[in-house]
Amino acid sequence: MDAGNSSQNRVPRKRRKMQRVTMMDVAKLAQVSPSTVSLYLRKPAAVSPAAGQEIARAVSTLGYVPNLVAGGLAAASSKVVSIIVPSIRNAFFAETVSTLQSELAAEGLQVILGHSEYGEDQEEALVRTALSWAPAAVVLTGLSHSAETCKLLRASGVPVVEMWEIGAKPIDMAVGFSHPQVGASAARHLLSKGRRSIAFLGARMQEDHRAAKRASGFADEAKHAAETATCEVINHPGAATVEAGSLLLSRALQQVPDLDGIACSNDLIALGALFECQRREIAVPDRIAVIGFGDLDFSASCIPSLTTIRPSGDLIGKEVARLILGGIHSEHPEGASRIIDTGHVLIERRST
Amino acid sequence: MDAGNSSQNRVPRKRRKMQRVTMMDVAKLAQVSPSTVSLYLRKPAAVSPAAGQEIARAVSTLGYVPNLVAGGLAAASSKVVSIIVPSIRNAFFAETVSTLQSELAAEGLQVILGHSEYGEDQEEALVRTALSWAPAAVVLTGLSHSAETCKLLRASGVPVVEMWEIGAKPIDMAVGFSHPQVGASAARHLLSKGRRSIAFLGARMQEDHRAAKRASGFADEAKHAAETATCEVINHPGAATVEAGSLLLSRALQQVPDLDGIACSNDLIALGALFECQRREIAVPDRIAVIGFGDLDFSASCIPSLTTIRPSGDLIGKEVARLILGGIHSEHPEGASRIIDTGHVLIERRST
DNA sequence: TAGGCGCATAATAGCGCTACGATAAGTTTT
DNA sequence: AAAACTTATCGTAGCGCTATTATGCGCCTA
Repeated sequence: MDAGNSSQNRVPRKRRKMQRVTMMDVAKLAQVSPSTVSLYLRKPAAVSPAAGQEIARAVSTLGYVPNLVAGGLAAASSKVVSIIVPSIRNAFFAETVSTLQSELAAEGLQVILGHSEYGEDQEEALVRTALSWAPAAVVLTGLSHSAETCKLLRASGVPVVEMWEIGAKPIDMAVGFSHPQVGASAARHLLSKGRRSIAFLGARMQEDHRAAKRASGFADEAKHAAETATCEVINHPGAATVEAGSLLLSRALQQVPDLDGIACSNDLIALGALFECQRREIAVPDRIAVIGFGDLDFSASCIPSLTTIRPSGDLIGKEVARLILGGIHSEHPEGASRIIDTGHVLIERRST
Repeated sequence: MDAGNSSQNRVPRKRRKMQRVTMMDVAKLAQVSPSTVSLYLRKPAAVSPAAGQEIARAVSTLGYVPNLVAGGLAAASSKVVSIIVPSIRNAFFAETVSTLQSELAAEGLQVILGHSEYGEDQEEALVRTALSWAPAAVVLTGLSHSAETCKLLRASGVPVVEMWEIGAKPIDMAVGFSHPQVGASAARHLLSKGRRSIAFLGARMQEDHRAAKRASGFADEAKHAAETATCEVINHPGAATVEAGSLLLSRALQQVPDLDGIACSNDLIALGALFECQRREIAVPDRIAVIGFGDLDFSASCIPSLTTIRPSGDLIGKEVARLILGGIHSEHPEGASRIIDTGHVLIERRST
């Protein structure tokens, strides 16, 4: 029946209709072509004021929201920056991510977040999905990654920033500071206060390479600077918490008989140690001096106020943003340095 | 010259060539059509084992990374969940975001993060860009949003979850607890300890509506439960920090002569108050009882250990994830409740 | 007044993938 | 054995936008 129809006259495919307002709708209402709308949205100065006004009106009348997914596909690079940190619960990274997010949002970039939980395999999986978004940049924490992760990133051609650590060769760019130097600063400070039986209290150092580097910098400096000094490094396998700090102090008192100074890999640990000293009625700093790392919220207000090393998480965030935005705006950021040392600052308070 | 050529023989457009491996490359190598590859990647069971194996081999040989941007465009919904919190520096939200991110990542969803800094206009801007990604869901904090924000979200048809608060009508779904009830619990607890001159110490309550609700719940309960009690609410305009806690306690001591109990809108404030008491040699809980909110890292270990109300940030994260995933997997989640009360738990420790 | 140059705007071809229908086999029913 | 199903695979039209080239128009120069 009705031969010649079945093959010629195919039903036009029906596709799930997005009810969304598209750029075409805006163009129609503003009486211009879609290209002009697109151009206006990206570079308003390039279209005539009259047309621009018309388009702006249409956009607001229709409540047009541009589809960044389509834009990203067409432009072959999406306005997304993927950030991978070990844990967002960690105040250090929360600070950096917060700053970075604000800086990038101001330039119209979105932040996609992932946590590796200090696992290289998890990080690799995150990098893989991150690259699926054709991101404008990828931000990683630290310089230690699986070989595959490095290969993937290099092959992708996407700008990569490694943050919170410098010292080894980065994949592409790096912003941070030297962790061994932080450890060394802490050791020097304790030694300068006349302490000779010192210990480094760290948590999760089997996975947290940066904390481990602070510990070894501390131990090396103690060994070299003062031959008479004894130095122990004590690790808590769990997360860096206040409770871990209390536990670690107890362990340190057992292991180091005349303990008179401790450096902690994190201010939370230092706070725990401070509490434990209070419980045991050990005078700080008279009998034991305590130095932390992080300069967290409570560090200036606790009793005694905590001497600590501030790593400037927000400065790191700002510099990472600058590097990313610089790389996007100009094609040749070769002139600028691609490794930025944000340094560290020792803040002396009452606990030493 | 050479008429008929200039118009006919146009040079084919050259487009910035993505060097990336595409699905087509995989299909070619595996000797199947792109559709089959796509099908295999989404539902491996729907493809014959033989073809599947061939495709898997091709994927790994070529190091194929699927382009989620293209996928999102074609499928009209991207595998992205947009989360908007007031601040990721806040440990409460960090906890929720962390849990949520893990749960969603397990289902192949990415998290896009934004912070509103407690500003409704900023939140609106974030929602607008969030919707540009055609996200699988949008997660907001609290129930207070600008009218435009609600309109945008309703119009978009995207599932919306509001978290960390219930009590009013949500846009779509909500997971959280009642803040006035938290305040009331705190008041009841202090009253049960025989305290009659009590105060609520909060920070940034002009913007943080949830903290303000805890305060008013506290004041209402105090008024109703004990006529003899006096109750003050004291606000610090800045952020909720340990230092603010010390300041607030000082103010409370001035304003309330016989102060014998305080509730704090945040454990950081409570810790600051505890430190201030220690500095002034005020016995806690003997002279002043202290109850906090949040059950943060240090709350169990500080001196005295802090009585507090735990809001279960990770439970909220889990439930939000469940709601989102449920909504994606089944079309009709009508049966299930769309408002989940995660409740709160009062943890009594030494400070009361 | 013809030729050339700029500028604003338009037309068009994909970006890489998914969804939809079509098709080609193989299997059961009548 | 033909019809009616299954099941696995394929072909292709977009998804909404951007990049690139093409076009039209006004203006200056000679």
